[in-house]
Amino acid sequence: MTKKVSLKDIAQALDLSTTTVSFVLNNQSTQKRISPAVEKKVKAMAELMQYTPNLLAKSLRTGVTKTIGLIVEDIANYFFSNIAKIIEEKALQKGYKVFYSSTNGSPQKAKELIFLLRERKVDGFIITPTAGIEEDITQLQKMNIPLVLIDRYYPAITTNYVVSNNYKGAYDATMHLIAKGHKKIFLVTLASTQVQMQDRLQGYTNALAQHNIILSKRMILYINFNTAPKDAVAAIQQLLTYKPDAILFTTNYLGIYGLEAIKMNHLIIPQHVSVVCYDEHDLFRLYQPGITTVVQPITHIANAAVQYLIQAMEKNTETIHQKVFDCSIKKRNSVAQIK
Amino acid sequence: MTKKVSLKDIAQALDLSTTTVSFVLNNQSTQKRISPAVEKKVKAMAELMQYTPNLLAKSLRTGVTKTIGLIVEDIANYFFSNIAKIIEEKALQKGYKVFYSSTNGSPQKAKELIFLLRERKVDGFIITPTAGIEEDITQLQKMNIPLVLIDRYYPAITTNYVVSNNYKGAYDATMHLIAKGHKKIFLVTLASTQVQMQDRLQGYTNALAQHNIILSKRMILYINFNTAPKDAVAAIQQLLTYKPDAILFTTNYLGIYGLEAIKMNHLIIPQHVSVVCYDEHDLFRLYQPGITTVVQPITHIANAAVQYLIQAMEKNTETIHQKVFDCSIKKRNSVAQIK
DNA sequence: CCAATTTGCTAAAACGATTTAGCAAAATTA
DNA sequence: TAATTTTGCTAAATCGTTTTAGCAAATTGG
Repeated sequence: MTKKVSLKDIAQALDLSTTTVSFVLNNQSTQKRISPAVEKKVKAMAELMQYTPNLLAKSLRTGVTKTIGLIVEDIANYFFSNIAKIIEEKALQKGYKVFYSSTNGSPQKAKELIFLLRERKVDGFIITPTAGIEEDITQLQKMNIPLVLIDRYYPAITTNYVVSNNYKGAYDATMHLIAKGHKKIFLVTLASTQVQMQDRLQGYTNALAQHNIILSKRMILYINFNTAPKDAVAAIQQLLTYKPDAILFTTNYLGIYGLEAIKMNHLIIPQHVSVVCYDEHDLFRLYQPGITTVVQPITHIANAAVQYLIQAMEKNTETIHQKVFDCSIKKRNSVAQIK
Repeated sequence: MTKKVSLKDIAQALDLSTTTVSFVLNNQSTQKRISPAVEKKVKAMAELMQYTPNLLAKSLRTGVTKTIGLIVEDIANYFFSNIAKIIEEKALQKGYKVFYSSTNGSPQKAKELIFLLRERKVDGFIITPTAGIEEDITQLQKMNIPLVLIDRYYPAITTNYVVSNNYKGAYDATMHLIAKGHKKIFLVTLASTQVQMQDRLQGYTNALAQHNIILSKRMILYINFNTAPKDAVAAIQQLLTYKPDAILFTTNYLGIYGLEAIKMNHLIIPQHVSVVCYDEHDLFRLYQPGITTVVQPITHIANAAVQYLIQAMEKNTETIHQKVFDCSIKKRNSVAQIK
C-alpha cells in the first residue's frame, strides 16, 4: 500500500513550500501572486503524483466538512426513500455528501442522531422532526448550524421548512369524496399532535363541516406510530363494521393496513367502501382497483430543501425560507360515484 | 455561539497536560499510570465542561473515521432500502456511521462514489457492485481497504461477499411452477451478465431442462436496467401474446412492470397466467391475488455484511468470508394448479 | 544508605491541510 | 541613484487530537 501523497510531497518534489502548493491547488495563484511558471509546474506535479487532498485535514483546519446530515422518519418508506434519493443527488452536484439516518419516530433516536451528526461536524441538517425535539432544534439554531425541516415543522419556532399543504391536501381529498356523493366518510390517521397530521385532520373535519356532515367520534380512528401492523389492521377491521361509505387514510402505510383490513373483511373497493390514501406508493398505482391518492410533490420538496440549506450554509444569510407546496389528487378507481 | 471545548481547555482548567487528559478520557489511566485522583478530576471536569472530542482531529491523527461507505443500486427500491436500514442500525450499534449512496446501475457513478467515499476516508465499504468495476474493487483490496460485496460478486476475484443463493431461488421457483403443472414457463429478466442474474437464469433453465421442457428463444425476455418503465411494460405486453402458462420475474420492479402489463392486457392472475416474482414488496403481499415471491433473507444478509466488514476493519484479519443464504418461497395465490 | 525500579506526569512531534505576516529580489518611480 | 512599490515566494502558527520518549520524584530492594 503506497503512502498517500500530501501537499508536502509535492512541495518537496519541486523544492517549494507547502504554502505555495496550497495556493496553486486552491486556484489562488493570481491572487496570491504565484508566477504562471510555478503554477504550471505545481499543477503538473499534482496530476502526476495523483494528489487528492485529505479532507479530514482540510475540514479540521477550515471548519467546513461539505457534509449534510439528513434525518428522516423511515428510510424504508416510499416517501422518504424517494426524498432521500433526490436530496442525495442534488447535494452531490453541489459537492456535498449526505449522512443519512432514520428516527423511526423516536425522539430519543432523533436526539442521538443530531448529536452524532454534530460530532461528525456536518455543515447543515435536513430533518424530519419527531415530536418533542423542539429544544434540540432551537439548540442547533443557537449554535448557528443551518437547518431545514421537511415534511413537518414546529409552529412555535421560526425555522426554515419545506412541507406540503397538508390542510389543503386532506381537504381536497375529502371534498372529492363528498362530491362523489359520500356521506359516511371516515378517517384513519396517526395519533400525532404534530402539525402535518393535525393539518390533515383539520382539512378533513372542515370539509365535512362545510357540507353539514356531522362528525361522530367513531368516524376517526387514531393509530399509534408504533402499533404492530396486525393490531393496526385489526383496528381498521373493527372500524369497517361501522360501514363507512369511504375512508381517507392519512399516510401510505396506514392505507396499506387499510387495504389489508378491507381484503380480510371480504369487502370490495369501491363497491362496498371507497378509499383515498395520502402519499403515493407502487401499490396504489397497481392495486386492483387503482387507489386514488393525495400526491406530494416529492421532487420539489427535496430540491427546495437542498437549495435553502445550501443557501444558509454558503451565503450565511439569515433569511428564513418557509415553503409550502400544494399536493395534487391522483384519481384512480377506488372512489365510487354514489347516486 | 460558545467556542467548542477541547482537550486543551480541560488541561488548562486543571493545570495538567493535554497528554494526561487524553489518556484519562481514553480510559488508559491505569495503563498509562495516571493516579486515580487525577483521573477523577479530569473526568469530572470533562463532564462539567461538556467535552466531546473532535472526531475530525481524532481521525486525522489515528487514520480511523468510524464510518462505512454503503453503495447500493437504488435506495428507493424496497430491497435495498430495507437492507440499508438494517445495515445503518447495526453499524450504529458498533459505533459506525454510514455514508449512503445509489449507483442507479451506472459504473461511472459507482466509480465516482468509491472515489468520493475514499476521499472521506471511510474505514470500509459495503458495495452492491455494478458491472465493470472489478478493477476499482481490486484497487481497494490492494490498498488494504476492507470491503464486503452484497447481492452479487465477481466470480473472477476473491472478495468478501454476502449474497443469496440465486441459482437455487430461481430453480425452486421454477420447480414450484412445474409442480403445479405449468409447461410454458417464461422468464422476464435483466439483460445483465452479472452473477446474480446469470445464476437466476441458470436456475430457471436447469429446472426446465430437468423436466424436459424445451426452452425456446421467445420464452425469455431480457430488459435493460435503464429501459423506461413504459417500454418495459410494452415489451412484457408483447410477450404475453405468446400465451405463457406462467412468468417468473427476476426482480421486484420487473414483476411490477409485469403486473401492469397483465392488467393492461386484461388478463387475470392466475387464471390466464401464473406469476412468481423475485424479491418481496408491499405490493406483492397485498395485490389481489397475492403474488408468490422468492424472498431473500434481508436481515441475515445485512447483518452478515456488517459483521464481516467490522471484523475485517477491526481485527485486520485476512480471512475471507463468502456467505450464501438460501431464499424461501412465499406462496400466495398467483400460481394456478393446472390439471 | 545507595542503586534500581516504579510511579506520575509531560514535552513535543505528528496527522495534512490553510492562512497570516512578512522577507528578499525585482521593477518602478522620481 | 535612491526610495518606493510590486512580485514571488515562504516560515510558522493553527485546527484538536494521539502517542512516543523520557524526566523527576517516590518507592523498593539489598
